[in-house]
Amino acid sequence: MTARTPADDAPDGVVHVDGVAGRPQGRESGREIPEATVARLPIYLRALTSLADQGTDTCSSEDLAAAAGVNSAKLRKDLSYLGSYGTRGVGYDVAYLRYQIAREIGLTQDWPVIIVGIGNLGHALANFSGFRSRGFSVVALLDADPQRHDELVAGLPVRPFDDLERIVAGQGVSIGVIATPAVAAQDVADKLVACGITSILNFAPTVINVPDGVDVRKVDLSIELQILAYHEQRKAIPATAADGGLDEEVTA
Amino acid sequence: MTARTPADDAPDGVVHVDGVAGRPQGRESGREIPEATVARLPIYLRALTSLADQGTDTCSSEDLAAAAGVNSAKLRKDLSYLGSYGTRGVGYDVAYLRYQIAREIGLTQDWPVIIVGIGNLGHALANFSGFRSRGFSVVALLDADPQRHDELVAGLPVRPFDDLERIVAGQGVSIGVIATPAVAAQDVADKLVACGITSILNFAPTVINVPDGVDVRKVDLSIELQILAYHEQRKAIPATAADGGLDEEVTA
DNA sequence: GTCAGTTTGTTCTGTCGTTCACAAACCTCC
DNA sequence: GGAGGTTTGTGAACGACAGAACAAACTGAC
Repeated sequence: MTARTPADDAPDGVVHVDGVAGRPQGRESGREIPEATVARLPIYLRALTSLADQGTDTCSSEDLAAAAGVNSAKLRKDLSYLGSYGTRGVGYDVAYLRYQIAREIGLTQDWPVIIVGIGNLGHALANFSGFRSRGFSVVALLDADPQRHDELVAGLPVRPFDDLERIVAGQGVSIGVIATPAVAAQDVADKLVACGITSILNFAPTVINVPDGVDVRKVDLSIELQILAYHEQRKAIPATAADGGLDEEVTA
Repeated sequence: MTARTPADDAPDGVVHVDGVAGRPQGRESGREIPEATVARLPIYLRALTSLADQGTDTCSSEDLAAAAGVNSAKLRKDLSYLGSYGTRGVGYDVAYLRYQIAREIGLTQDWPVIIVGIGNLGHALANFSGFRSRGFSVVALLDADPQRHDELVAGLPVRPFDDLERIVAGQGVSIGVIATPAVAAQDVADKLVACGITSILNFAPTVINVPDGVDVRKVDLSIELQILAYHEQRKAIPATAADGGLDEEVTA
């Protein structure tokens, strides 16, 4: 028998892992996880949580791949970058694998997050329950507009942007969310970086420049729509108009 | 002289393009635009708009690449899929290129969009000005909750989800936005598809399955944060802890 | 203990995407 | 009209990723 059985797993994500000899124990330090794989780990994590909620103890790569909406070969390869957490002939233990992925992503600790720009989107983000449930806690809301100060949003007071440095230093924040208008985004990003923030999630529809060592991820609503529009346009054309003749006499 | 000069372009995005012989006129029908390129076209479009607002008539690939935050070689290759819209030794005419990209994406027409699920996020989306300014118009807001019906959000009444078919058929809607809780998303997606929607932008944190011919793009806030957390965790480890020894005695 | 059936982990191969480097094309100046 | 400088468009090398296919490893039956 190995170090784990479905029966002795803690009920809710808290899995005790002891380094018993004979069980492959995670990834060797040399391997780097490809970026494409990193981007899918949260999807697997969610799929595993869903399976666990349904009472599933064990699943095959085929099952999990279906739940995550990917190819099973891809799933197995992705998981292999983390280590050998499955059992051939059996599959994966849901709770165990879930914990391993969570640990790999870094969700075994709590990440304090601040949100800058409490407009429509900032409100929605502050109220978004998916943050806290996944190990992120919004510790402060900042806005440059004095009219918004001290207003309570999702139980937190909106604070002036000048409090940034104190908050970041005091709470050990390393992740910031920008939900300001586009014109303010670069300035906010600069100040976040200056205070020690090293990861930024940018909702403002503009490119922001940051120094090396700072990660930026962009979420852009209208870009996603435009990509859809491109494909939609292609569908609508009945294959005749697309074959030449369209480029002439084009006017706005 | 070619068919265009910076001077005789219409002032604001409306560019008259006539098929004068001697000027390369767009892409041949055979070529397919790579998906990665399609995803960047909206970024170039935004950068061009920004340059135009600053009064710039002409820009080099280097300029535009800097504004869009990409490599200039990549930019040139991307644009080459659309056609030869630049002039060697000179660069690109901002207004002309902007129009060509907009046409390629399909933004010369207006795309009606419906939003399903008018919670916190739905509110923010309905009020998001970036939609209308880029050729998308929100024509209806739907919600299953009767308590929300007829409430005015961004000037539009929230309507019952059962009105879906009538609205889609009546307004010729082909793009739908899902901003419901995760549990409702698949059901909403099925109904959207049944009514003839062929492009879906999904904000619900779950995988949705659709038949072939329907495009889905996913925007997932917590996944983005988790990806940031992964890299953040890697930064924090001072390269010693990462080299083994961490896998034992890990508890939540 | 052996055999059949199942499922993982990994290797291999083709495709897609990025980057470099350079010829072709253009402008300006003389 | 020609020379020199500039910039695009693209061929080619390179790297990352996806998917198929298979050997290795496990379970359970007998």
